[in-house]
Amino acid sequence: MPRTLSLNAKIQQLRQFLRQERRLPSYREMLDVFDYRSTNAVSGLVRKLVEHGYLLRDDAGHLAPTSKLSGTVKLLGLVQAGFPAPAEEDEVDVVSLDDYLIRRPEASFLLTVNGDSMIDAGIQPGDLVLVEKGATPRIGQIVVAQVDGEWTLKYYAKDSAGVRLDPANRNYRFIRPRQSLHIGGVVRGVVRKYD
Amino acid sequence: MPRTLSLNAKIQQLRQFLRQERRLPSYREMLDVFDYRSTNAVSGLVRKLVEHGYLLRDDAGHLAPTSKLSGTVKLLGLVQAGFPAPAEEDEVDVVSLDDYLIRRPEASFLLTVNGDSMIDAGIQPGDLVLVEKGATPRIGQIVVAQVDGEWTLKYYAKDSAGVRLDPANRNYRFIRPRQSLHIGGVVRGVVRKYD
DNA sequence: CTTGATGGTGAACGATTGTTCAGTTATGGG
DNA sequence: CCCATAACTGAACAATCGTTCACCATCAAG
Repeated sequence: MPRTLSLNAKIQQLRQFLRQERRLPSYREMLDVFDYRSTNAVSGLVRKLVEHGYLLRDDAGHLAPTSKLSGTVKLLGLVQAGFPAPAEEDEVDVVSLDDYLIRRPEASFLLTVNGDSMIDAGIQPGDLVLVEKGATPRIGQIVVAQVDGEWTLKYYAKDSAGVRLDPANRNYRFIRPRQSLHIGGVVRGVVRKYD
Repeated sequence: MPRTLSLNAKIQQLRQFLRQERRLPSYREMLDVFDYRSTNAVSGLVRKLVEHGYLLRDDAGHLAPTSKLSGTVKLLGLVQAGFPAPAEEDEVDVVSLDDYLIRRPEASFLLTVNGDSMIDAGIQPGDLVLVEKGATPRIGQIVVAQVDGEWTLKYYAKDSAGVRLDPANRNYRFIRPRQSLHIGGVVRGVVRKYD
């Protein structure tokens, strides 16, 4: 059989360009990226990348990177399973944290947690909560709510007396809205960064 | 003075195209996006977008979106401060979770937490830990380590007897490596998603 | 109301784009 | 070793790219 090319090396090179330039290279720029000398070679490679789902071609023929290409983190299994062998590292899924966490970008906000009232829910001071503004909360979900003029982070609950906002900390008591209750949004995720 | 255009509306339209097509539109495609009829109008708008930091122009003149444009979440302040008024909503920072959390994409992995041994550190079963593989741990940091053949998530500590791996749960005891200790990576962040 | 600057139209330009074709090179299976 | 075939070279192509020009429209300040 004829000579075969290793896609993985090419994909790595393309990823690097994508990260640095934040765009896809043109075919002539790919000459440098892939160390080719003919744009026809690029054309063939691009066709393969489309076949393998790294690039997407729209109706007009324009190319765009898929999340498989532009993803920034390799998604593995359980901590117990550890890391894959270098040989298998090319086959793991690559995801984007944005795509993973955010469903409605236009309604999504990040807020910094300041109290410890949700500590038993694993939400610590300094954490960022990803909030979907305007969403309708279900019971048991965590909401950002304005109660009697003050914004807080609490579990959304209901009982015979109506809506109740529960903290996740035994040292705090639940809140019962007196005058007003305004649900700002529903917490869809939590992000913590260590420095 | 002459008539003024509202950049914010244009930026929204551009963001929508960017999310759907995963690439920047060409000038003629921008005619539709911005409802223009001359590519000269597009040219002027692009120049403004570059000036305001939404687009980046490299040495060769190629355009690329900045994180200010391609960011997916609006970064606000403390939970206490609540949400901005709709009028001020255009002025908040827009960030990408990938850019925020990930420094070295090529060495970054996501692992699913399965035990509750780090629960007091706010890391629950089902959470994803963002691990930077191969990084050297400092004392007090959380690491993914292989101790005597088994992979675990623990605090990295040292005492007079050498390296010690501490859980964040009173029901568990610290681990002292007997035969082998292999630090897989350092935990740089935690991501939790609610369904 | 006039004026000046900004936003926009319409059309033309050379440059760059991706495609295509004929031909060459390299390599793994028989 | 040889051969079939995928990978690649080099060059030409029309199509599309972003830039630029002259000119018109609009609107706020004086």
